[in-house]
Amino acid sequence: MTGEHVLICVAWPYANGPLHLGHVAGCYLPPDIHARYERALGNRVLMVSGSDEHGTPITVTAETEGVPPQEIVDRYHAINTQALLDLGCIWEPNVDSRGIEYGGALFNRTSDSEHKRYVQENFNSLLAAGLFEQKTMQQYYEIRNDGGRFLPDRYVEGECPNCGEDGARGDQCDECGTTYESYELQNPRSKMNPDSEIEIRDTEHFFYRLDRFQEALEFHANDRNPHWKANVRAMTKQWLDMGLRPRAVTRDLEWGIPLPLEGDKWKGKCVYVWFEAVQGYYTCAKIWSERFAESDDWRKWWCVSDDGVAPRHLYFLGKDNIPFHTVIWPALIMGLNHANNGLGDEDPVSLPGPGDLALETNVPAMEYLMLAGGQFSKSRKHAVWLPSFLERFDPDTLRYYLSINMPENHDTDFNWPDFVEKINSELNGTYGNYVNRVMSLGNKLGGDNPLQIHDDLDRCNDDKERLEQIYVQLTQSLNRHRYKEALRHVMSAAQYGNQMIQKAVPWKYLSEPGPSDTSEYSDERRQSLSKLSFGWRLARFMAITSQPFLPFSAQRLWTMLGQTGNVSDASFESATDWSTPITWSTISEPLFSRLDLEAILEEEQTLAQSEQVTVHDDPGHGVKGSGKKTKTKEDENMTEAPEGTTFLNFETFMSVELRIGTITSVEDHPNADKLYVVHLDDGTDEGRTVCAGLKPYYSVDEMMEKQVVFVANLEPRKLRGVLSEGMICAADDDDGAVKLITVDGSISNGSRVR
RNA sequence: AGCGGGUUGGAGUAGCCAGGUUAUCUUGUCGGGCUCAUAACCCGGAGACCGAUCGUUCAAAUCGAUCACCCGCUACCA
Repeated sequence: MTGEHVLICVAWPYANGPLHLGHVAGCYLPPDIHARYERALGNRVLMVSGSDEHGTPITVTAETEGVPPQEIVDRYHAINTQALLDLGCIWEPNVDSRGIEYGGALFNRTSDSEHKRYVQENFNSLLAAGLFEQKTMQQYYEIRNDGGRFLPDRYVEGECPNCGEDGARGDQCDECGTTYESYELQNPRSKMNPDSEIEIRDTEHFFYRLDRFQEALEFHANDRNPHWKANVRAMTKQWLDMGLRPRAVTRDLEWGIPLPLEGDKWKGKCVYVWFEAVQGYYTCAKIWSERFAESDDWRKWWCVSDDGVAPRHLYFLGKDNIPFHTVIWPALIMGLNHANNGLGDEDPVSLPGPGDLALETNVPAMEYLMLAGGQFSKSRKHAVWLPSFLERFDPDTLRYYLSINMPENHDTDFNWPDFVEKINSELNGTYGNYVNRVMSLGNKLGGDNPLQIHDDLDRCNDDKERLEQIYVQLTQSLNRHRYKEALRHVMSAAQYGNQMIQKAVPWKYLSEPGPSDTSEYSDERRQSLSKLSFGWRLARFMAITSQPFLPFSAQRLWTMLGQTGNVSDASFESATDWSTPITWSTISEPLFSRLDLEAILEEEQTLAQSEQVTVHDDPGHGVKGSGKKTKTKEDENMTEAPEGTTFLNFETFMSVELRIGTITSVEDHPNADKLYVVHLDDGTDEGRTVCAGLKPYYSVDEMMEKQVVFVANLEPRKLRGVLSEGMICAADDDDGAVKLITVDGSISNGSRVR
């Protein structure tokens, strides 16, 4: 188990916003823990990732801010790189301290010119191997003075050919759910620039022949099934059962990697982001080799050896990314092998053999970390961003809490009271306090190395055995990617230490100086102090085994124990090396400090308020997903109108027709979770129907018969299939409370409000 | 409504794929102890009809079916 090549692949964060705690728990902390663990085992670890810097959402952000896309990605690449380093992730140094043959790490970026070059190379070889098919598609094109551009389906809206609803998207109507070809859309327009002229043009695109890999992938999935977690098994199975179809690898885009093809018809086309970013695992390893090692060294981490041994590949990512890594990426890898082996269109594809690029060993995907009570994006004030967290707290407190609360099997919550409680009672009470006990008891004995003379391992066989047992359990858990459980095992050592000290009552013997020759001590005293000495060994065990989880405090402890160098360079096995001579240092300080919940909550409140003002346009809200990127951000950016506080003139205000109505019936919306369908008596014979999103705040009974204020001249709009002819007014506050506006006394329905 | 995940002592969780002693651990709570240590630590107790129902089985938290509720995504909001 020593000297193995292990490639740790970390999902590429999208450089469109800062990382939040959800990202950290989902896909940035686990790989760091694992990489540190593999290193400590003596394995050769190469860790690769970087910023995903292409794609439409970034251009949208750039457009909104009026800056070039490069400026956006430069900004967030810098912020996120720094935040990950501050968290203690071993992205630096790039070369392993044990030597280049042990690997290292590179946090690269997809705008790297070498990355581009490799992607283009791969594109060409896959093309040559007949793994692409070419299709002509119809796509909307926005005609502009500066040249114009193709519009993705999401950026086109018009009237639905089926229900006539305005606001339907290019390929699907949200109201009636129909999908159609984009040319069927009526009165299409660009969502970004509604006034510009748009037309349908033919556009040529390449598709990757995923379908050709169906069989190989099924075989691969069966092979990996026993190792995969349930969520990975389920998601992969679902994809394979649906049947794989060719998938587009090119798009009409400006910001990305251009197609490496000659000819006008390929101008303005880029490689699809998914196709390109996912190759980062491979290009990053190559680039690392070129910059820091021999140019062929990457093969040790990527290629199956001549005798058929594959390097271990571990991919860390959020659950939304699973199929990309168990289906699509393996298909690309096999495609590259196919091409590199000079095979073509006619030849069957196959699983990797000697010399080929290897497929993944495991994909320990995490579920999501949620923010307490944070359901809606407007509760953005609840979001916890990594950079701002690290400004205020010891990174190890975060690492501890996220590890012990890791969303391994299902979504988990981040909340401040729980965070404070875990840090205070577990990290401080059990671990910190244990260390502090040993250190201060030792110091009270006095001398340069007070515990060394009491070292008597023959009296501590049970204790040795217990720690050895914990060590076995710990490594088993880590090997199975059960980080939560693993950290519990580490903590159980501290707990055992507290019990051992408690039982040995060494404080009884502090005040008796006794003879200088320990052999003349009473047996009780020798027994007691030998346990205290073993307490030092247990603390050293803690330093080594907690290092992957809590690197900063492990190092502090290591130094306090009088050990030299870096604890991260100590081998994991040496945690139970009882022959190590006991050392001591003059430094002794608490490992962690207690947190004050009240103060934190107050600070959060202040921070949240200021944040709401300054980053109102930030799209990366919420602490939800760990890898969910394009979709939500795209939407937020698209829909968020620029905010400004200009004064409303009187006429404009009067154009809003507010009227009084009585609620006559309330029903659940047949097709929406949060909507009621409300009938109002608005003074007319037939009344009117309004959809209201009040389900979370009001029961049917509470709403019935209330006289409320509603907007009468709002453009009628279908909400999930039901026509809503107005809007019921309600007030909401920062705490998320929502209350209907009612009338003081009674007045006839239909009365104007002004 | 579509897709995915969940429901286990007050809270958070393990166990479920490969059914089988007293259902795990952390925290909280109650009682006791200790005083070296950060209102800390140690010992002991109480506390769970494992979401509901039906089925398979000698045996179900675990397998199958149905239902309910919760969460996320899609979507939606005042």
